[in-house]
Amino acid sequence: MAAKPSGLPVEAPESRNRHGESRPSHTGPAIVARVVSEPSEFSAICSAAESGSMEEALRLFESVRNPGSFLWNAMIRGYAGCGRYEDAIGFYWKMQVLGVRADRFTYTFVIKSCSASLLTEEGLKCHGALVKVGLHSDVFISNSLIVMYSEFGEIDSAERVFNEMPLRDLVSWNSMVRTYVSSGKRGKALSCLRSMRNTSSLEPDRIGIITALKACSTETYPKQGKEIHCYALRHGYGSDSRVCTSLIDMYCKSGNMISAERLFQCRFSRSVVTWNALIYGYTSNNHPSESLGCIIRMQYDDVKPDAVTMVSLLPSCSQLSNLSQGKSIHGAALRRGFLPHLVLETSLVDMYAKCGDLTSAERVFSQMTERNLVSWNTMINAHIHNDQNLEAVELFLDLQEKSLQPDIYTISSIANPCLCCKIWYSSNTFILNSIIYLYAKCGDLRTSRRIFEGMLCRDTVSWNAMIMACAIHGEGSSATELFSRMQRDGPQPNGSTFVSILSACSISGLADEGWMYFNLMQQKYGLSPQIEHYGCMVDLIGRTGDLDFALSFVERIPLVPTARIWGSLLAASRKSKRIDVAEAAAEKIFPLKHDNTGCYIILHNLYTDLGRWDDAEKVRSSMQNHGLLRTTARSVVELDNKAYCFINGDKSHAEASLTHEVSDLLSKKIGEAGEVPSAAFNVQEALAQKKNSPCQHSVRLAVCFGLISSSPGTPVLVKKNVRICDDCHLAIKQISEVCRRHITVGDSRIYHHFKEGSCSCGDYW
DNA sequence: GTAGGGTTAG
Repeated sequence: MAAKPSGLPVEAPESRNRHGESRPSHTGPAIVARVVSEPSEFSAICSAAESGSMEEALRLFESVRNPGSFLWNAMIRGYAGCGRYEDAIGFYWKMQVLGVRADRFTYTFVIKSCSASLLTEEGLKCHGALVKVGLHSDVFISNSLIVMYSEFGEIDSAERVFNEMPLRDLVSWNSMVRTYVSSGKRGKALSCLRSMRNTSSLEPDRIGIITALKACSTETYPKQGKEIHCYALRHGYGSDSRVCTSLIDMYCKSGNMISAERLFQCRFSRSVVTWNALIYGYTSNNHPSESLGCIIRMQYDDVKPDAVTMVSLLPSCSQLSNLSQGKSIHGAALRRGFLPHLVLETSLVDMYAKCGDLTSAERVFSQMTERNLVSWNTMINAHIHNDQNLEAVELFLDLQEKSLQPDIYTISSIANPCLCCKIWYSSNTFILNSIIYLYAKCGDLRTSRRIFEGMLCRDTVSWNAMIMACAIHGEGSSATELFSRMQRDGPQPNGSTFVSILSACSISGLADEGWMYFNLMQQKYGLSPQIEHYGCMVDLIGRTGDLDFALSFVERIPLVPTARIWGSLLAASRKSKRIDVAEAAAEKIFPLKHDNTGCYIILHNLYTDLGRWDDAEKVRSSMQNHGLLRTTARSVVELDNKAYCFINGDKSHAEASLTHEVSDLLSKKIGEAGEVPSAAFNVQEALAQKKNSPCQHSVRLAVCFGLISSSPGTPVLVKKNVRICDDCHLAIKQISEVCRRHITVGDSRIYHHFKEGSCSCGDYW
């Protein structure tokens, strides 16, 4: 228990009332003091808090001498209940300071406040406190934690809580399924549901059904959706309004409007939400007339539309270019008092813009009392839709001044190549420069080049960006050609230009050229090399394999070497298997403030390569002791504007078994050594080994999925968050040959272009 | 007195 600040009442040896409240013992003068929480006072505080009259509740609460956990909880719950989450958390802290013991109820209210207000740090602190007091395995608390981590987007943490629960109930499973759905892992959600039915005696209840339906509300799982429908009927939920609404929504989102409409006609009580689900279904499946037809149908059903109805109807007006219908919905929304309403106003902006009435769109936008990123993006798009590209860019620049961070939607509309074509005749060099690099970073060097070549006015940054773009794609010679062009008819190179060109030389292994530029920058341009330039040189020398020279070069750098410098040396020593240099470099890196995960991994792998298992194990445990987790490797392949993300051994995708089969098949075809002879002691270990076998690596799965999901001969682009391993690099080279495909893999540093059995990086990365 | 649930915008 925390020490009590002085001056606060100290509890006397206690007796407990029926609420578990402590009372001072009634001896001596204490008898005249207020007795703690009389039942009437008690219920007054509770009902004030419950109804959200927090000022009243607080006034009553403060008059109580020794409020116990129950009353504190009532206050916290009250604040959380009316959305005053920070006050709720503040109350919890106050409770801690005063030494009042927080119990399981306190924590559920506090966790809910943290998740609702996305106060991640508070949430983590709270979880820490729970572990300390040993309440973390309480089923209610664990369930709240799962939801909290889900809200934070920390799926791994939610999973960890779930896996560590000694006992799970329906709520736990539903929460986990929901977590997977909201993070886009529908396959995992469904397999979670299956394992609930296989490993426990639990059966989904109505909430479970609704949650499960969310998992198959997409075109990918029509069969599972129908199965849940049958299950719901068998278990007597056929006339449950909410279950039916979810079913209708599921059919709509699976694109099956016939089943949705058939179910809609069944006997159950249709609420406005049911109508909205159907209306939105028609809208999103491109049946605008049916959608708008519901306005009349609803009247016969005696259901009044609400703001969501309007939001669901408006896209149909745009689809039909029916401005007057849109205007009449706007009028109805005003008459019914639905405005202001963030989502509805955003939909109105979109509708007006798509119906060609940009003036009305701008009027609605300018009158909005609240705007978020979606509304800004809608307005930016509104201009683009109406061929006002410069206005869109201006709005984009306005957005930069707000505290809102542009997201992929913002960038994709503003970086539209068509927009680029139009604006590069004006003087938006600033924007085009970032777009050049953006495209290259996304793997599309061709578009970067097109934009660069189309620019009328190129400044130093444009050249630097284009040279760096070539560098990360391993096009060293294009980079040096650009540099010559720049010297001939471009602006004067600066320090950053040399970072770009030196990177290009080191990535493409142009050692002599690299040294030439390193001298040139000093002798011709009078630039003294900065730490970044030295970093490029260490990479360049490291690549030649002369580690002794690299080490002496680092030691002679006239500036303080950073973790990046030592990191380059460490990476280079792995390639040459120079453990002495690696150890020396690691020794320098670890004391520096730096994310050392990668360094541990390199050192660990180097020891493994050399068969020094004990040392490898020491590195692994030291990494663990520093609380560092190996970054989960993820690879993403984009198909038809949709990103498919894989982790090692990933089986959560729709085409998982086919992908794995193709990966195994290709592995055999290229003559890859089979699985490591199994030294596994049990099934789990054997499975873990299989998962770690290179042909199950995330990048391999993403490449195979890309190959089977696209037409023969077309290129495949995969991006991954960590560097590609030797095995996969070799394998993908060969796969590019046997499949006759150009395969591009962008890792955390550079792009590898695999073509006809070789890679643009020259096998050094 | 605690945890999970139906529709909506770019």
